[in-house]
Amino acid sequence: MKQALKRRPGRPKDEDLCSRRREQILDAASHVFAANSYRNTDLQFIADRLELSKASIYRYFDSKEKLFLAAVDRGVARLDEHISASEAGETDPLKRLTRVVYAYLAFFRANPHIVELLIQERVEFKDRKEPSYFVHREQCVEPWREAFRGLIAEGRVRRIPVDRILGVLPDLLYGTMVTNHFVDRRRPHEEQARDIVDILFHGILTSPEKAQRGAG
Amino acid sequence: MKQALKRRPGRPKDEDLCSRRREQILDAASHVFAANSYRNTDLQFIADRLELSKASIYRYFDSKEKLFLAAVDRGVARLDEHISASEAGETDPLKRLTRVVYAYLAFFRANPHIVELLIQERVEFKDRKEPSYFVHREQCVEPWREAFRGLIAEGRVRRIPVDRILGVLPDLLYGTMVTNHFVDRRRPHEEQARDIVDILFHGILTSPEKAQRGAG
Amino acid sequence: MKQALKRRPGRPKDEDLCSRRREQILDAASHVFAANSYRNTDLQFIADRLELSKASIYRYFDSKEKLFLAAVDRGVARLDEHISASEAGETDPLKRLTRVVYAYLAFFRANPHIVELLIQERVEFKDRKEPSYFVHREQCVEPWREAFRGLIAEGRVRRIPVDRILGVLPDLLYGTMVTNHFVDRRRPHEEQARDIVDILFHGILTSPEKAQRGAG
Amino acid sequence: MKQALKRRPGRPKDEDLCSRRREQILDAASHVFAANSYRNTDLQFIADRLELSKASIYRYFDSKEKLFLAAVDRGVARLDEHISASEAGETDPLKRLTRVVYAYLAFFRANPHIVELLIQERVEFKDRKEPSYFVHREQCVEPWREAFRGLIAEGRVRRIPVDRILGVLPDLLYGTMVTNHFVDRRRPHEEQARDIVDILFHGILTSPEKAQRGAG
DNA sequence: GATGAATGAGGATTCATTCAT
DNA sequence: AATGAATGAATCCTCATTCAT
Repeated sequence: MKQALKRRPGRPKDEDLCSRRREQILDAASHVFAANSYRNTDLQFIADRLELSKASIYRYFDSKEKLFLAAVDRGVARLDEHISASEAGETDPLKRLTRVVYAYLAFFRANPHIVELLIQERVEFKDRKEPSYFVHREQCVEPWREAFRGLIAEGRVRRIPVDRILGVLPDLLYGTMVTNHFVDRRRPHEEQARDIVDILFHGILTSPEKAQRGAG
Repeated sequence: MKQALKRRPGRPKDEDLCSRRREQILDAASHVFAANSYRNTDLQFIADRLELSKASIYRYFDSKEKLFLAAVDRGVARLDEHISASEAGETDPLKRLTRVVYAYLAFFRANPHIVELLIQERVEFKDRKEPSYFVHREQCVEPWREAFRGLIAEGRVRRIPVDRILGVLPDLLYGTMVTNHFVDRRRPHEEQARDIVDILFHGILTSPEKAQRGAG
Repeated sequence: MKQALKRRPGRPKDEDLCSRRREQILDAASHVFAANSYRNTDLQFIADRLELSKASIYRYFDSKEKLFLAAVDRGVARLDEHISASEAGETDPLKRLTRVVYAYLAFFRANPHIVELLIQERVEFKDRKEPSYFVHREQCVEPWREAFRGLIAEGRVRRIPVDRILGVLPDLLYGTMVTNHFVDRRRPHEEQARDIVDILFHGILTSPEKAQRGAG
Repeated sequence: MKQALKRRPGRPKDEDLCSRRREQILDAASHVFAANSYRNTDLQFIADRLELSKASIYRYFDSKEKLFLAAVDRGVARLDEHISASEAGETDPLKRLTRVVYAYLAFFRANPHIVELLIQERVEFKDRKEPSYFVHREQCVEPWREAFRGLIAEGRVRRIPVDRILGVLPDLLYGTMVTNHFVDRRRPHEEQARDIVDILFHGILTSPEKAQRGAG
């Protein structure tokens, strides 16, 4: 007589299995898409890797396109988690910034296939969809606007337009990340991060040169 | 000595026509590949654009792949010419650097399809070929090594490893160029270039902050 | 002797529920097959309409084919019942004939999906099965043979071969029914039936014309 | 210098081959579609029959659907030619009518695959297209309206609404034709045509019966 | 030199059917 | 008894490439 007895007839839907499968498929798909590119990937490759049938993949994703875009979105979400985690507990903005730079480079060194997905999304779905990475990036950058205003007010950062910094830094990170992926750099990303922060913070010129330029 | 004297009987092979055709095809191909991506481009699209038959394209290029890679190479060559031209006549290295930054951004603003080709090359031909852009970049960067050493010796640039600068700057440019292409930025590239040079030269911190960090 | 006494222990197989389910499934299937055609019908469509699972359908019907053919057979059976009911109580053969014509057209006007099923059966199962409709038709026509012989003997119907009448009339009805279904006729079927009976009974020629033809 | 010399470069388009191929393909397609039904026909079957590749079929027809519909349209066109030819030279409307009935039945006896195509068109493309046969039929029937009015005026045909005749006769022909195809009738179509014309012209009742009914 | 014709090798997607729960 | 999960077998259509004219 208990409610539990009234459960619908038949095999109950295994929500857990369902979402585990989705994750498994996304995992496999991420790597296979990254390795072969979207268009060169036969869903059969992914199925083989999972020891599953192609048709089964279609139970979980409506189409190859949807599967790919889901893989991209998951990649971006993971990046987001990783970055957020890196900032946790650090209140000084400049230190937080340093941490983010480290975390960003570390993430993509550890997940090179996600770099591929981000790029492929743009190549294949130019017109159909806003590129996930750049949508995410906009959101990420926003809070820093206020942070930099504070730093300028405190006299810690030069009195330059915040947009200048926020125009340059993300591009620098993105370029570094992509280049890391495209050419085989042996440089540890910790040192890379240090270099970036050094130049971002101090610039490359000496004080006398700056003085002269300021005068000139 | 003149070529004309050596002319063989019969209709001479019209080398000129031949290479003009190649150029036309490369032009069309560049735009079509850029618009649709390599894999989504039917050679027929290119043929249509040229009012030529698909088979004719095969007279000038052995395969779709060769055609694409030739288009990429031509893009890189044009970039090279453009950058070189921008440096001409300027002897001061820092001013030359500034000019290069401008020229680089200007070139890709004017030739967005070439950005696409560079990226697609990496996506499609990951394993088959060194990416042209990065090969070219290595060559481009090399002369700057000496230039920066000189600037440091002159006390105009801070005493930091030259590789740090040459690791950061090209990535910054590349990231900026790609981002420009991926998101629709309205910012004129002249201002962008100015921002980049400003931060590269001066960094973002104030002198007091730097002093304190140096001390800390 | 009563069944009840023979009841075996345990939950008795609910024959009734079982056949009710079959009916429900046949109902849904008839409409869905009719709307989409056999081959374009995914069993899932039928399952959805019944809020049932596809696998459940397989508990009641061995295969898609069996299900379809059962739907057709049921349609023909219904037609049969309808026609038989219409004849009940009428002893004059010509009046009975008139009633049958009315009933036939009325039935298919009311059950257009059954028209579809009859046609689809022929399209899909040409070689595997005698078309149910025509099997049924043969049986239906049989008793009329005797009836027409009687009418001729009585001098009410012209002295022409009975097969001539029984070759023409069913084709006329069938053609009318199918055409009704294929083109959107607004004509009420009662009027249609009257027209058919009029021409069947009287022909279209005038007496003088007939006389002349008979002479000629 | 002649115009002829200015012909475009390359292999000239062989219009003749092109339309011959189309005809060949339509021929094969008509029979294969008729035998297997649209949905059960793999274009490969048609290709095999032609010793041609599937891809080649796509050079001549955009899609399976277009190919099928072209086959149907050609079938209707052939019917039209056949009927028109049968009428030629006969001025007496009743004799012309008789000829048409013969020609109609003869055509479909000789071209049973076209019957299949007409039916399949309706089954598969219910909602996408007016059924070619019925469109054609409307056009065919039109001129007879005037002819029957004339016959009535001359006192050769009974004074009944022309629409009654034109509602009944085409349905009778259609039903006969389809039934011929569905059940295997051995009856020669010439006799069938005679039966139809006999009943159409004279009806089945005797004069006394008619008289009584008129009185009743 | 250039073109029309032809095709083989895929690759995305669908669906009837089976089976474990 | 009923359902969710899984899949093998199809089948449409595409396109780089070749070849005859």
